[in-house]
Amino acid sequence: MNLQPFSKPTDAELEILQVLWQHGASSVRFVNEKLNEKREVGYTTTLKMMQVMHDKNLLLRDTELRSHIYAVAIREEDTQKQMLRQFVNATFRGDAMRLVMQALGNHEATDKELEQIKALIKFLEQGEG
Amino acid sequence: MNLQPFSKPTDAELEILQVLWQHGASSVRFVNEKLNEKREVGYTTTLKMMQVMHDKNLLLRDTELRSHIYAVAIREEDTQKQMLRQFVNATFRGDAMRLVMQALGNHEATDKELEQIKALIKFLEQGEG
DNA sequence: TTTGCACTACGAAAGTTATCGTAGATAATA
DNA sequence: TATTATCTACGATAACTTTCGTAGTGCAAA
Repeated sequence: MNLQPFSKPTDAELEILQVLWQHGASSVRFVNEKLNEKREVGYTTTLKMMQVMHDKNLLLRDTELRSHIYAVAIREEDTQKQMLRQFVNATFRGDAMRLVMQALGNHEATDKELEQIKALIKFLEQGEG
Repeated sequence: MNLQPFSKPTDAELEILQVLWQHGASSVRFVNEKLNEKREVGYTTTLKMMQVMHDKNLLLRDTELRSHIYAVAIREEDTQKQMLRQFVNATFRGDAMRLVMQALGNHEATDKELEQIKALIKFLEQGEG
């Protein structure tokens, strides 16, 4: 278990984390190109972001080559787990059933559905975020 | 359907929204007391937050009485729906199955589980956030 | 009526985030 | 070699968020 104090990455940081989780350790240029597939971002913006993330220990970097290579310092699944818990707490008042019902479009779930969904609920509600 | 451009409330705003959704229209004093059950917040801080949220059209207010009464201007379920979609996109790259697997603690789901979970997935993945 | 309390309005400040320009170094190329 | 491109470092800035102090107003109680 990872009991470090977890501070949620910002939205822009999360975009960068996603690229690195998906493609593995990468250069700033590569990350910037990936980001630009979705929206326009200047190169130095991405560079600065990644430097800041390195200062925050969100990213590791290899400075051997002139083009530095960055890697994520935190496991994707751990991060998702923490963020999911915080999200449920903040948005659904910690009530995971509300999330599920919302996701199901507010229709009444059948007994069968409820039974299977319990595993989900149980996990989401054990432990505090 | 609600096609207004949705901008995610901040964490502090969300705390206030939760109080108002849970207890209905309330005075600043009441909201401030509720917030202080969880963490210390000055009265004028809460007041200012709620005034700003009113400016953003997140809150409605009734100024009849000296103590103004605030109510949430947006439906809880609509808001949760939008936030859930954005969350899945940002944190799980839009892949709701990843969210569910993460929630289930990464164990392999049985066929039965998968079947039931499909309803959840389906909803989460239809439409873009 | 005078004192004190509760409430709003407002400004200001500190912190954070996201953005980019510029400078300087290194590498590639003409 | 001289020029151009690529990269890092860094500072500055604008926008936004969160916090709170102070001032002013009205109400209530002594």
